[in-house]
Amino acid sequence: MENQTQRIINPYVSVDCVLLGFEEDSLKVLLVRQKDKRNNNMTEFFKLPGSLIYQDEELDEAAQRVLEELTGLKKIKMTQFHAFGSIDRMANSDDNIWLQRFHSIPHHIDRTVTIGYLSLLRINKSYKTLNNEYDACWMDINSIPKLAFDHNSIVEFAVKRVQELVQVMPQKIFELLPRKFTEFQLRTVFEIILNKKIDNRNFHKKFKSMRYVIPLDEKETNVAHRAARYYKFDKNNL
Amino acid sequence: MENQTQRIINPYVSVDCVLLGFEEDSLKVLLVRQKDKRNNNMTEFFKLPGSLIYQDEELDEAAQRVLEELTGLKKIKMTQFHAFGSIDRMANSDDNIWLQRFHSIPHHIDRTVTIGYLSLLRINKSYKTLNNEYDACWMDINSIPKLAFDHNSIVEFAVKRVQELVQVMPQKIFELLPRKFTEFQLRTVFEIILNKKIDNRNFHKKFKSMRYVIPLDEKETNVAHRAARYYKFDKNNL
DNA sequence: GCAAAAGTGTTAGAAGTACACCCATGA
DNA sequence: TCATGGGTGTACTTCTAACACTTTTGC
Repeated sequence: MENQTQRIINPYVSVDCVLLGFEEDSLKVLLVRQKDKRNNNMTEFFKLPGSLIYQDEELDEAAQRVLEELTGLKKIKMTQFHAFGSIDRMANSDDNIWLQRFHSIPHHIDRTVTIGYLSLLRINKSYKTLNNEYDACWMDINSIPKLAFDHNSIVEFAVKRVQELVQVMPQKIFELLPRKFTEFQLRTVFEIILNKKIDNRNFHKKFKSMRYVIPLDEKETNVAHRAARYYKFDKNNL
Repeated sequence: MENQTQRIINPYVSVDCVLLGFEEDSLKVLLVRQKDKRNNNMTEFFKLPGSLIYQDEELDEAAQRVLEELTGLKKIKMTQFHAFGSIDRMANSDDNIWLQRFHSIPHHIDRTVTIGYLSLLRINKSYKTLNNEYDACWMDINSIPKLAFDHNSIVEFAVKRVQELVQVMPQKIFELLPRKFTEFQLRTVFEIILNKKIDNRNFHKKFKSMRYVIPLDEKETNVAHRAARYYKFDKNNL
């Protein structure tokens, strides 16, 4: 990153990454904590991992760079899902002042258009340690605090997009599950995302017909009911 | 528009409008002709209706304004579909020089991120007169010339998006048809957009089951075959 | 009369929906 | 023994796909 000091920031365009994960029967979103010292008061707040782009940088690369800088996560497949450019999205002066300081920009920033990026991913142990090294954490989608800028509505928009996505490309859902998973887990993810109950017998029928779901020999252990079989997702069998 | 001279242009963000219509068995896109005089040579080229945004303007409003300025079309429902921000999308120096002149910007423009807007609409008589008053015209999607900037790939992207859209929301397709249309026309539009033959008897069955398609008493006249009934689309019956 | 599209049914298979009980396990 | 989810089948309905002939009209 030595040569980044020479790169020119584009103060009118940013990227913001919405990473969604699944854990303990609910959807989580990855947020980063930011601290700001002003008038001897330390304030802190949460926001999506995101940042202004450099003028010589592709949008997709910017999303990758920013995510890595703020969370350490590398090579996460994200896709653009919407541009947010409301003229009052920077209206909160605390947000604006923080942004100027963060990027060492000596003037007020009028209005930045941000390109939202989306990814579904499994929350595994390495991701769980994020909050130690990077001050990033997974938060339940139903209990996120007031975020900086318009990030609350960006998250809402992303969740709606995921609902549409899962109807059209149900395979996408496997990105949220651990490498080995039970039929119950898969059904639960569908139920949470589509926000409706799914009949377990009918789901079982569809589940068995998915050729990209491979049964393993392994079963659950230490569960207070009959142990469920584990399955894996085989993307080569789509 | 008197006070627009005071408005501040944001040279980093633009909007481009992809308006798609249907006529003579093919998809058309609305393009505007631009002329540029340089070294006593008049050159002309085509591009999508689009322009840089003002700093105090919502993206959606910018799309509406730009479309009206360049084509006279008002209140067209457009929705954002993708942001295009490749660093070399302004690489063609002719395009860049034209842009600077068009907006009276005294310096080279590095890289503009453009937000693509999409609309499907019927090409009726009023739209056909566009090319007289505004130097805008409908061009067959399969024979568009090299356009300015990356507009050729923006159009391609938009067409792909329409294909997806029609699968999920087939009602959208009625925006392309005239107010009264035949079953044959509707089938043809589906065939063109989905790029496949559709069995007419199976289509007929589905067609009859669409409660939002209302048969009219009127039929075709002067056709060299049995006259087809006209239908109208009733969006209240969705 | 010929070309061109209108208009129309049946059958078979696939997919979706509704619905209820016993089994295995840990606490 | 109780709570929890695992695991399973049938009947009905709906959707999809394949397939061909007669009618109307203008030329």
